[in-house]
Amino acid sequence: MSGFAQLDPLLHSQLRLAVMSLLISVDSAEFVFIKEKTGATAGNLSVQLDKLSNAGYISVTKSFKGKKPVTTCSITKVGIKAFEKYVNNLRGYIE
Amino acid sequence: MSGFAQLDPLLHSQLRLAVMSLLISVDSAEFVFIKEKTGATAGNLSVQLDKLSNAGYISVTKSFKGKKPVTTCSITKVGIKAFEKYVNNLRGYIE
DNA sequence: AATATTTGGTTTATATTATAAACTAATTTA
DNA sequence: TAAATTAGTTTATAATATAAACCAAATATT
Repeated sequence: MSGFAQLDPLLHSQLRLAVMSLLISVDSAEFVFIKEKTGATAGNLSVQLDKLSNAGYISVTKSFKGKKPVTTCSITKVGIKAFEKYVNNLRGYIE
Repeated sequence: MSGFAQLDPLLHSQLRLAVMSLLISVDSAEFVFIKEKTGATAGNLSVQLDKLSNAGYISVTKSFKGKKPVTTCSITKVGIKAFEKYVNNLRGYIE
């Protein structure tokens, strides 16, 4: 019953957790916005978004705003579930 | 004001966090006990205890119980501070 | 009494991660 | 038209987590 639950390694990462935290409270967010909010470098963010996307935790769509490429992200249902579970498991560690 | 606080990388690790979580609620704990509670392998635990110890977050004393070696750990004041700060910073991500 | 096993670890090697640096391609701006 | 900016991706490197291999002493087995 007691003991420490396994923390989803995909979410137990500062940057990916920040991304998910941000996305869970908005409908969608653009790459540049996420970059600014999290303070991440573009390279790192690009890599971490890929991982979240590959896991099905977020969906990423590429389009154009005028002539500029825009990468838009939103959290998926699976992502929300995973985030909530992670948070619950984490509570076992910190309260 | 807003934005995501930096999470102490020493604490943002599943095993080290579990160790700290455990130690913060007891006076002291022995290696074997921590190993059982966290489900860690001895090797991994040994490494992570070293890191926490080197950071001054825990103190580690080696002695003998009868003829068997015993490694006893307890959290330090610095460790308590760091843990509390980590938890507060983390709240910015999960609530 | 020798040998095998268990206990309580540490050290070392490896796989995974996080991160930054370098790069690409198109677009403004000077 | 050259320089700088934007919006990213790819690649290289440093840091981490983890397990496997090892060690010494104690205890149990035959």
